[in-house]
Amino acid sequence: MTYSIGEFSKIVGLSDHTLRFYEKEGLIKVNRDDNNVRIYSDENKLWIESLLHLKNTGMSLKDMKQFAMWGHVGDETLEDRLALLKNHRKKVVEDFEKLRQSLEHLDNKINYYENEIGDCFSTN
Amino acid sequence: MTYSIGEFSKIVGLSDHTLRFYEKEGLIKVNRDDNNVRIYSDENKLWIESLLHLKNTGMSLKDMKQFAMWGHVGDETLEDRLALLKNHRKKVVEDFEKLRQSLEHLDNKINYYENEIGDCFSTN
DNA sequence: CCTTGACTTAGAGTACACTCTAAGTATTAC
DNA sequence: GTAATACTTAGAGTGTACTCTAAGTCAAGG
Repeated sequence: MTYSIGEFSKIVGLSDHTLRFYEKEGLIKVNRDDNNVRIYSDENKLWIESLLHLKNTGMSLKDMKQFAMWGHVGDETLEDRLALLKNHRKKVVEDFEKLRQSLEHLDNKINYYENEIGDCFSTN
Repeated sequence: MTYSIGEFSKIVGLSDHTLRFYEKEGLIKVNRDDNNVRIYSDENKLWIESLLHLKNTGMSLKDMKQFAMWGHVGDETLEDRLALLKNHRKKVVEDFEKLRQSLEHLDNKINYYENEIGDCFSTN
């Protein structure tokens, strides 16, 4: 399957502005037809989804750009890419644990508030 | 225990600029001594830590401000505060699950790369 | 007495990641 | 033949959350 930028933007949930912006930044390579119109492929879809996972884990555009650049070069950058991913993973695992703790704190807070309000009503 | 802004900034890991900024924004209330110098208490410490948990879970300054404002008002805002927290919790749980999935994706990617590189060496 | 650390207002600057506009051209679908 | 959708460059604007500077004052400790 192939998609126009309009279709593709709906599928991946990024605006056409953002898709062009990402392309300009070197995050995606997109084919064109005879009229210079972008043709997005399923491969592009997988790649964008991958990028969005990296973005979701807090990777900066700068690092995603580096990763994409290396990807475009070829196999001699495999180790660089792996190093980047492993390094990134460390941070993500830390962030994940921090988020887990903060969620726990939030739950405790909610519990506390529910008791407060319960008490408040019981004293009426 | 009480702390000067210099001591406190080291303890909570926020710059004095940021502490004054948060105060100006209404996120913290801080006592002053006779010379108008800020005196941070352990209560302030607990409050800041609480705020940082909210921040950590992606709450905006705007919402933290609202929460703090309600906190300063008194018991009649308990339900508003609880509603805000519960509403926020929903988002956090979603974010947490998304992060978990993205971390899983990252792990798969790393595995893939490690196999690629393994293959690459084994063909030498 | 002078360094250190605190205080004030008000506003400027930074970084990130978009997000949009202008102003023009080109192609396809009804 | 016109509406919709696409294309270009180049730059301006937005929102968030800081982060810092200027320019001055003030008080305590060695």
